[in-house]
Amino acid sequence: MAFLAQTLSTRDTPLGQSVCMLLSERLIAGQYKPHEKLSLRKVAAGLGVSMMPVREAVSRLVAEGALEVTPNKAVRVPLLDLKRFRELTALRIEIEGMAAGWAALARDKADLIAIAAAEKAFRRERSEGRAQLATTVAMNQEFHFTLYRAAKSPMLTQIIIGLWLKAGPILNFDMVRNDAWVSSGVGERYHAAALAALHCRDSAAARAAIAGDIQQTSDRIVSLGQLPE
Amino acid sequence: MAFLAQTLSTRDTPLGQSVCMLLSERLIAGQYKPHEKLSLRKVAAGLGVSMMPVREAVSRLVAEGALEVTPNKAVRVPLLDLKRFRELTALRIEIEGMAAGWAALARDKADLIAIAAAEKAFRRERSEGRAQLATTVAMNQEFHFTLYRAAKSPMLTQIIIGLWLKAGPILNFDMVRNDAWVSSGVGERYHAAALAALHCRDSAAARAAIAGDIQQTSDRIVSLGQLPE
DNA sequence: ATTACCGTGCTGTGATCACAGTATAGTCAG
DNA sequence: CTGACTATACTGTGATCACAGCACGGTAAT
Repeated sequence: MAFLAQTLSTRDTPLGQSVCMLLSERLIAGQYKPHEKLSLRKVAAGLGVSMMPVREAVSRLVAEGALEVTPNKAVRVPLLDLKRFRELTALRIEIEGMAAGWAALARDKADLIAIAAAEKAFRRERSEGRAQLATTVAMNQEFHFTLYRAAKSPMLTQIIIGLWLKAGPILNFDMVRNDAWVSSGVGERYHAAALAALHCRDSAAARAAIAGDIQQTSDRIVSLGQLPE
Repeated sequence: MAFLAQTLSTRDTPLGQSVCMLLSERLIAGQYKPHEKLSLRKVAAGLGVSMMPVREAVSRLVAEGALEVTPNKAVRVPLLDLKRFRELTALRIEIEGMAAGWAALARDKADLIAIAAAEKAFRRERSEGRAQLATTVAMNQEFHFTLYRAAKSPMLTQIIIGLWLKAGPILNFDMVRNDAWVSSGVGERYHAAALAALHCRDSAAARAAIAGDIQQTSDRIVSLGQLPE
């Protein structure tokens, strides 16, 4: 329980919650690849904590569908088949699109500034070319969630986090070994469109921009044909 | 750990999951009232299990927002203020409406039969008047979820369960002491409309019917004025 | 060389113990 | 009778132990 406390907030947040957040970040960032098995004891040892907090964290993530237990009682990262991935994409388009639409109506001046900054940071990071893919992914995430948070609906944001937890491993399992995405630059167009839509409070346009972004990313994954069934 | 096994499936489902489902059902059914405190040890003793499975179940429910931990580290069922309740209602209208719309397109003949049966059972239960309110609530839940399941999207159903977990305590905290809802009979009209919309695959109408049902129920709760802030 | 088999190690799960913090009831002083 | 204070009991959290089941590596027999 030693050096995790240094990394995360030592203050009265329970260890289980801290571990859950940390695992969530790793999952969304794609640091675990699909079908990779997680051992409670090994994760605990790697984090320098006891097995208990890891149990709690994993339990929460399993409940959310971010992790799964095999019939053999082993915990692993799910690998969605094509059908499930399409279902998830459709859900993301509807729900994240809804969040963007709400954000266009509820947005604040401060929100606008923050989103514009995130968009600029993402664009600059990508234009630097060589670039840590991990960093680019993180900035993409940052942009999306500052936008979603502008909808002023914590519950909706929470739901979207759940969706990203399921999609993250697949998205970044690919992204690590395929930089066609960052170099395509098509994502930036949707981001700019979303930002513009929020500027003029155009709810439908914001929804369409985010939907386009998600659809395009999903299509790219599907076209790789690595998803089973 | 003895007699819960008799009530629930003894088969190889982990105890923590069983307890989580049981607590979920109780929360949706409104068997716990808002701001009621839950003691891990007492719940465990009441269920005849150890404290560990209850810890796991409560941890999951806290992560979903179905339970909350007070600054004093006490676990209790949340009492949403007016603002949060309106946010939750707006979310339910959008998401459950989406599910209804999808169901209208993806519905099966078997789905239609099941939904019609649930609708008939709900109507008959209500018309009997005297009626266990708990039973009526359960049949209402049964109708909604057989309809949502017809959308053929397990992830969407899971999200809706999360919403009901948050809304359940407030809805039924009122419903227990106020039978104006069941006697109003207005809910049946929306149910019938939803069923009809699914019949002729009218996605927009199905969405509108479910949205109307939720909105009307929410308005009734708000009009009671018992929600804080 | 290949296949069947057995044993060791690791898996998650449940239970119990230890501990620091807080609410509460009971008591004593005013 | 009312107030404050103290002590007890109870809270969730973290750690450790025990156990049944499965995976996997090594070995032996064909």
